[in-house]
Amino acid sequence: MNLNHQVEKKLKTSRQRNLILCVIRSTHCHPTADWIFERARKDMPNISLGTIYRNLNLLRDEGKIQELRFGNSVSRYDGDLRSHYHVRCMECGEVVDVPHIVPLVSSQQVEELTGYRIHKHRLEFTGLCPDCLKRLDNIE
Amino acid sequence: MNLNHQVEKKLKTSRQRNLILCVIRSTHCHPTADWIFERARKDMPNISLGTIYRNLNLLRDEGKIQELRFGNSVSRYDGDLRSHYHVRCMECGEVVDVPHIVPLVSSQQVEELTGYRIHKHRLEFTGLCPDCLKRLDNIE
DNA sequence: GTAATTGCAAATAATTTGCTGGGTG
DNA sequence: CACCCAGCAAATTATTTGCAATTAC
Repeated sequence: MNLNHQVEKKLKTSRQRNLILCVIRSTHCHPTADWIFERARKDMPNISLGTIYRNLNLLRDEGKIQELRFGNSVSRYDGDLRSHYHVRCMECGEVVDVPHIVPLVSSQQVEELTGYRIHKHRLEFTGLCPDCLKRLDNIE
Repeated sequence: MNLNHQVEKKLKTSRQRNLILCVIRSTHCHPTADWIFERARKDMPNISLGTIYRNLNLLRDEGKIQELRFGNSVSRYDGDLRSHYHVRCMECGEVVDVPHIVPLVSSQQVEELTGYRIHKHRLEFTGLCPDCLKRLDNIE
């Protein structure tokens, strides 16, 4: 069943898309589109933000990157495709991986309770990173 | 520790804010700001969308409503303050509660693994609601 | 060659904000 | 009567889209 209702379009390669994928894979910082733009620009000064967004969507649809959306504001992207969770600092916005945690979530139970066919789930933690924690303790 | 770094402002009551809270409490549909706007308008034709947003933020800060943010697009609001999870249909966008599920999530474990002080977590399921499931099966 | 892709700029969409006047405590 | 709040419209922010030129296969 094709959930997107979309006819697959044959992708060509492009230097821009390759670069964007490279940039994402070369960092662990869960970058935003804008961060990726600035970084890609260093190698390819004429690249445009529209191209960044278009390719991020293509790469996400292809399953080559993950799009992370936290409550507020902007999308972040992750080149690590393994299923894992994230923590986001409510002060500085930094996002880090939650390592080695086993999903304790039962999609099957949710399917039974709701009648929905569950496709995926997202588990996000929000809190204070060690740095902000220390900084805030000093203020108080 | 005041995480907002904000001086509390003394709230006055307002007919508009009361109405908005009423609207949210009178539905189980996890409405968007726009839906609330249309509904509130029936009782108070001159109310403006800006007022809706300002009051939704105030009510959220007061803890009288929950703001739900799913991956894509718009915020939804929930008058049910009890900790619970949600499922969202990836086809029609409908959001329903996941009833009676016990959180199997250990914030403490995440704190130990990351050094973050965990404040809250959000667990969202995405999938297909029974109606969309049936409709899509007929298409295929 | 033909169809996908680009850069650029303009368009969207959701939400926030500035202002001026009205309502609440 | 101080100051919070409303309505309105304009501003902001992140993202998407239209278009003509370019590039990949």
